[in-house]
Amino acid sequence: MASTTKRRSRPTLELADARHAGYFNIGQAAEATGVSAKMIRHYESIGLMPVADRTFSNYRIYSDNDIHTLRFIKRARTLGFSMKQIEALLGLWQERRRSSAQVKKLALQHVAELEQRIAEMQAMRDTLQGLATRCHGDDRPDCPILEDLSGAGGSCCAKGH
Amino acid sequence: MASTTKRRSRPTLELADARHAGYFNIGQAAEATGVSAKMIRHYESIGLMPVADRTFSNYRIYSDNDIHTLRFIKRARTLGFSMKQIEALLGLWQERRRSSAQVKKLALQHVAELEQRIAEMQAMRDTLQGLATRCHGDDRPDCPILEDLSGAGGSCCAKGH
DNA sequence: GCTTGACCTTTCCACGATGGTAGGGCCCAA
DNA sequence: TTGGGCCCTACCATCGTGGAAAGGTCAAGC
Repeated sequence: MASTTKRRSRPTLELADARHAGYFNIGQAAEATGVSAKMIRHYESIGLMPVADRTFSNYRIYSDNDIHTLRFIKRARTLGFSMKQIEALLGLWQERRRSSAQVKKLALQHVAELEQRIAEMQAMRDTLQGLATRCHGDDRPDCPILEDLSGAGGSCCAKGH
Repeated sequence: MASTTKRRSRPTLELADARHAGYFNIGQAAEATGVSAKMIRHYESIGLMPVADRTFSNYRIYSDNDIHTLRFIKRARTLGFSMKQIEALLGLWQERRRSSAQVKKLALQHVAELEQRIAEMQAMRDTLQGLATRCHGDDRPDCPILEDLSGAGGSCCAKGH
C-alpha cells in the first residue's frame, strides 16, 4: 500500500472549529473537487486517500492538501488511469526523490493501453460500418448484418424460421 | 423477454443417446463455439439462450441450432454489442417478418456508441501523449505530467513534500 | 464390478468504478 | 424545539466474466 494509508494526527475538533481552521467536510470537498462524497469514502477505504480525521461527532474533515489530492485523482481518472495506476502516480507525486522517467513510463504504458483499446473498437466500428453500408435498410428481411452474425462464412444456411 | 426464453419440448434422454442423436453437452458446445460453459449457463439464466433440455441425469444438451445461436452471440460480443442489444438482434434474427431497417438501426446505434468511446479515448491519449512528449524522462523529479495532474493551471503550487 | 479422473451440477464470491438506498445521527437556522 | 439537509455505516446493483467449493455422473482401465 502507498504511504497515503497512514493515519494523520490532527487534533479532533468540533465541526464549527474545523471549518474555522480551514477544513472542509465531505460535501464541501466533493463540491470543490468534483469527486462524489461516495467516492471520497471509497478512495479512503481502498487506501488511495489517507484515513480522514474526524470531528467529535465522527464527521470526516479535509484539509487543502486533501482537496489537492482529490483533484489529482479526479484529473487522473479523467485521463483514464486505473486506480492501481493512480496509486502509483500518487506515490510518485509525493516522492521527493522520484525520477520523471518513472512517471513517463507509467503514462506511456497507459497510452499503449489506450491505443490498444482504440484499435479494437475501431476494428469493431469498421466491420459494423461496412456491414451497415451493405444493408438496404428497408422493409425486406434480407440483411448482411444478420448474415455475418449468423456465421461469417456466407455460404451457410439461413436461420429465422 | 425474447421468445428465446420459452422452453422446448425435446424428449429427455440418457447422455449417450443424446450424443447419438447429434446433441452436445455443455463442454462440447463451449468448445464448438468459443463461449465458455460458464457463460452458456449465464446466457440461459438471463434468458438470452433458451432453457436447455436435460438428460435424465440433469446434464444440459444442445442441438445444432443452439450451437448456431451461441456462435451468433459470440460474434455479436466480438463486435462489442451489449447483452441487451444482442437480445434484440437475436429477436430480429428469429423473426421472419423483420425489416432490415430495424437491424441496420441497431447496428448504427452501436457504431455511434463506439465512435463516442473512441473519441473519448483518443482525447485521453492525445493529452497524455502530449504531456509525455514534454517530459524529459530522466532522473530529475520535474515532470509536466505530474504538474498537469496536480492542477492543470500550471501556475499552481508544487506538492511533493 | 470398482476405482479414478474428467466432466457436469449448483451456489457463492470477486473484479472496477460508481450509483443507490435504508436507517440512524448531527448541525444549523427559524 | 423542530425541520430539513447533511453526515454516518452497511448493504445491494450494475456488466460480463472468472474462480472456487461441494457434490453427482460418465467413461475408461483394472
